[in-house]
Amino acid sequence: MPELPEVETMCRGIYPTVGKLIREVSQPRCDYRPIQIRPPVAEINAHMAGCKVIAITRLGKRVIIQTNDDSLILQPKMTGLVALESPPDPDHVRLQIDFSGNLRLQFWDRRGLGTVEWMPTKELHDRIVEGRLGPDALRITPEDFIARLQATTRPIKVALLDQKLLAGVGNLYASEMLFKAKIDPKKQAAKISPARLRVLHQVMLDILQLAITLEGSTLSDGTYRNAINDPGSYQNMHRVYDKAGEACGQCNTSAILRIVQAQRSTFYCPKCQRS
DNA sequence: CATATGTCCTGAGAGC
DNA sequence: TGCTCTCAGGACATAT
Repeated sequence: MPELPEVETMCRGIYPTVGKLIREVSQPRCDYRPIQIRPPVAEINAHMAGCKVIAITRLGKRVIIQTNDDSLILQPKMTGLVALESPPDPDHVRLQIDFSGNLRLQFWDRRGLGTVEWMPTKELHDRIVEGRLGPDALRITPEDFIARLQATTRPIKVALLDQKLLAGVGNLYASEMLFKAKIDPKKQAAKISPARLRVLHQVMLDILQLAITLEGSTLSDGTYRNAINDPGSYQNMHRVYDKAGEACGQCNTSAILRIVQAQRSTFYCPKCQRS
């Protein structure tokens, strides 16, 4: 499940397209139900073909390919993958972009929940950021992080997944950061002290930055890959995610529990995360 | 406004 | 072995 570290890794993987000309944006033939692409690919191609890529940026969990005037927003969601090399299989390539210099970018997505959206860059803020995305998890100040979490009555784990509150953290890293900060995922965000939220903020930065260094987490389904089609390695650092029933590596006495919050799995150690 | 729930999709794995 | 069923969850639309 691509979250901030995985999407950041995808962005870095396609940096070589910066400075290249877009030759063609196309949609390979695919036997699966098409993903949502707006406007239709032919129209996107008409706007972007011949234009030079000036930047690759990340907005929360989205990859953005920018030319002078245009932004193409790729949203991998659950199983999407953006890369220059061969995807895990050729059957689920949803969008293809050919560049000068023989570079070919492919947006691969097995489940097809991902989306592609084109818009003039000048509309990007109003249509994507405003009202939808909070500050990026790598850029938010501790003060803002604390203030936003203290303003919600939801359980801390659920609040961390709210992209409007904080952009970039998803289900896996939310569980991991709460474990490292020793915070009960069920605790109401507003009831956690500012001092503990400050610790959580630092833990979040540490975890996300290490995960980026290790090129993200590749889970048991093997879907996520880095730019050269190798798995990431942060999954080796997981302490609780998908470890229900295993002994907690910290206290060595309690078993990791799985609970469901807001229809999502949460993993935690009931002994180490009691406050 | 804040929060909660339903929906989309495919493939892996469980159970019989 | 081969079938059916359940589940995974990001983000948006809709409901409370």
